[in-house]
Amino acid sequence: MTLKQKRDAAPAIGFSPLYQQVKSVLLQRLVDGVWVPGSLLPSEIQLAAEIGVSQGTVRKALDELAAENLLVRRQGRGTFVAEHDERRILFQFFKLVPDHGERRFPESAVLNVTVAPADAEESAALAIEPAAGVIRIRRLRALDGRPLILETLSLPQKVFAGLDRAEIPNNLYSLFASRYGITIARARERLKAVALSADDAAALSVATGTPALRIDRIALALDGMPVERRLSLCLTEEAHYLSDLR
Amino acid sequence: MTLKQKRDAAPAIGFSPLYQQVKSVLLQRLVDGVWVPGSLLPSEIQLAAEIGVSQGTVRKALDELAAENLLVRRQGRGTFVAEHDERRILFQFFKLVPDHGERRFPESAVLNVTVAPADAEESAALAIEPAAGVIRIRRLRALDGRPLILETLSLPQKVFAGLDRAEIPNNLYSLFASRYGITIARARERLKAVALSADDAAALSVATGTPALRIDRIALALDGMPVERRLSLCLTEEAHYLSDLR
DNA sequence: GAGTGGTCTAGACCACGAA
DNA sequence: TCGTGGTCTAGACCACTCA
Repeated sequence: MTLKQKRDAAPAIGFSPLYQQVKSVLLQRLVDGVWVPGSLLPSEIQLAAEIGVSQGTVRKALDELAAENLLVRRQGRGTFVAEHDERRILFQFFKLVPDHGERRFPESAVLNVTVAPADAEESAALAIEPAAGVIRIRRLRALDGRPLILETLSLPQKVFAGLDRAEIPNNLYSLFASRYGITIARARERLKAVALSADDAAALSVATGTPALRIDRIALALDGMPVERRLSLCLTEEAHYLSDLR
Repeated sequence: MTLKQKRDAAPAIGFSPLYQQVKSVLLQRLVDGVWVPGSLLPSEIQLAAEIGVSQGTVRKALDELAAENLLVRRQGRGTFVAEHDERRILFQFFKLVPDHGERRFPESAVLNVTVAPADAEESAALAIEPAAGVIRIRRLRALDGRPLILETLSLPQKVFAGLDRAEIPNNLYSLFASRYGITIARARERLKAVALSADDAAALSVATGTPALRIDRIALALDGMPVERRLSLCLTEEAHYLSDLR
């Protein structure tokens, strides 16, 4: 039975436009890993024939997924599953930019990796049971050799089982995708200005009480589940957080 | 001569899709005040006939303008020019939200209004000549009676001639639109964590050196010209800046 | 019921990239 | 030269609003 027939058969209950249903079907394939990052999707015409709708309807679904940065469309080549390459992360997920000079990635040094029961904040942020296991990664990130960000990541152990310290790369999201089949689709950040504690200040090589930007990020997978909590303390003497309102 | 004929006549030089040209035409009418905020646009069919393209092409242009929050489309009613009502500002341009409780507007108290030659920062931010006149508005904004934001606005005097202290409302952007015909289309914010100076701390009723979130906003009009610079110092003990990454 | 925007279709042609 | 996505058109029908 085609999608259109399904809709027409029961128009009263939970009606939604065809292209939205097509979008859900395609999204589910991304979630299920039928199409992995970097791979080429079938052409619009093939998808339309397979799903049983017109090319225009498939196009509208694909366009929306592309607008959400989940797909990349290239004229003459085809439609691809978006990858978490450096450039994408840099512009979509990394908002701290130097006051002067180019936007670029900081180097990372892992300080320690521990596994522990989730505290109250973590279980709330990650929507996991109280005291469920979390992997905590603490790392220091620097630009031009100057410590800039002290970062504490909390990952649900259930999702990222077997994550080893040795394999933690600078770009974590591409590891999530390649090793665990998890695509980070979007994130929510809450920012505050705080005074650094003695320990945090020492790690960043500044004086206790130095003002820092505290970023509390929760990153969501394709299916909307929170899969990462990231607490960052950023020095903003020579950098700033860039937010475009439109 | 219709748009399509124009394009076909000279396809080599500066080709752009028809719907983009239509979009430019419509945008120009917004800039020129042909259609003011809140007013009803002609129907898609009327616009298509007038401009000389198909309804689908007009639709694509209208959809993009709606996606940029410049128009509001309502099924069964028509397409309207977006207004800077409280709700829109609250969600599009006001990112500081209480940690607990509902997102809401702070009350404002104007501390002083002065006119002075622009300093280097202002002339750069507003793209005006060095020492051109700017209106500076300093105000204190509070939630539930607690001072939260100390704000300094810089407006080019040329654009906002005759702005009087008595007429400064809490919602400035609707005044910009109604009195000066200027629509704020988008803004760029740069955030830093700073320690409050003695003066600023006193204005906010906190101790000198208290960490605060410093937001440097440049707001752009429909035509892309910067028309407002806003420097905010925000206390983030019980509130945070919310940023959605997607 | 008339008019609006929203969806869906079918088909034509264009611009682009790669073989 | 071929296949891809991008644009444009024309027309049908649907859902919503309001008189």
